[in-house]
Amino acid sequence: MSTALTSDADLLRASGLRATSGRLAILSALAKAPHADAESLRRRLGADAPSLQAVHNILADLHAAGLVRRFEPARSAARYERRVDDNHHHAVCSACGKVVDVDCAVGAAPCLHGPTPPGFAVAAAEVIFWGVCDDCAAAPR
Amino acid sequence: MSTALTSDADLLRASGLRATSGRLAILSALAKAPHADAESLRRRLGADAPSLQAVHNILADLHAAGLVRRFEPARSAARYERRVDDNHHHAVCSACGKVVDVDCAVGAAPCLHGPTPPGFAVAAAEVIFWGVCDDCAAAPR
DNA sequence: CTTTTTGCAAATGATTTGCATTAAC
DNA sequence: GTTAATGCAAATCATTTGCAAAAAG
Repeated sequence: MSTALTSDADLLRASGLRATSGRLAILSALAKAPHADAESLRRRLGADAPSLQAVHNILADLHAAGLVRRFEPARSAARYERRVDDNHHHAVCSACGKVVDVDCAVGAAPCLHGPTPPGFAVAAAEVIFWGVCDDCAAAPR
Repeated sequence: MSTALTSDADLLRASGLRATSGRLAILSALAKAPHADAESLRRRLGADAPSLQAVHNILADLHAAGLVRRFEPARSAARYERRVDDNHHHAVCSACGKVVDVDCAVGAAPCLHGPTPPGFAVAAAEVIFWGVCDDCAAAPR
C-alpha cells in the first residue's frame, strides 16, 4: 500500500510552494475544519500555530495556487475550504454563521445557465443560501 | 396628475422612519447609482451629504425597514440598491468591481429549488456571478 | 417639547504591509 | 548559500459605538 494519496507536501511543491510546517499545519487543520476562518484555524493549531498574519499569507498563497477555495459570507470573515474541484455551494446560518455544503443537484453549474449578463464574461457562479440552522432554531438566543 | 408614485418621504414615514434630509438624499442618490457603497454615495452628494457614519446609519435603517437591499461581494464594501421586491441577482467584475443586475430567467428563485441543505431552514438564496466586464477585458491594466 | 437622528471622535475587526530573521531547498 | 516564508509591529479599510447637539414631528 505505498500508493498513498498525494501528500500535502507534494501538493504544495507541485504548485511551486515550499512545504513549510505552517502551510502543512493549515492544510491539515482545514481538512478537519472546513469553512474555518483564519482566526479559528490559528486557534485550532494551538502552540505550534503560525502567527495570525502568517495564516493570512498562507491562506492567500494556497488560494492563489488553487489549493483552497475562499468565500466571504456577508458580515463574516473569509472562510476557506479544501474542496476546490467540484461545484458545490454553501448554506450559511444567519444566526451563528455555521456553514454547510450544498451540492448542486441541478447539474454541474445550474446557476451559470441563466441569462448571461450583458457585457460580462462570466467565469463562475457563487450561490449562498441564507437561513437558520436547526440548532439556532431550537435554542433561543 | 396628482397620482404621483409614493414619495420617498412617505415611504420613510410608512416604515416608521422620520423623513430626514439625509435619508431623502441617500434614497435619491441610490436611485441614480444602484449598487453604490456608502463612501461613493456620500461622495456623490457632495457638500450636503451626511457624515460617512450617518450614511452607514441611514443605510442600516433603510435596510432594516426593507427599503433597500444590501449585498457584500467578496473583497468589496457593502453595496446597496433600491430594487427589493423582485428576485434578481448580480454579476460582479472581479477587475473593477462593477456590478450589473441579472434577472433570473429560470423562474422565481431557481437556486432555491436545489436540494434543501439538511438541518437548515432556508430563507433566501443569493447568487453572484463573477467575471470580467467588457470594459476591463478591453482595457489592459 | 420629546424622541429620533446626526456629527464627531474614538474603537473595533479583518486583513495587509514593511522589514529583519529564519527555514526550505 | 539563495530565495522564499515567517514573526512582529504598524498601517489600512469598512464599519460600529458612545455621547452631546440638532432636527423632526
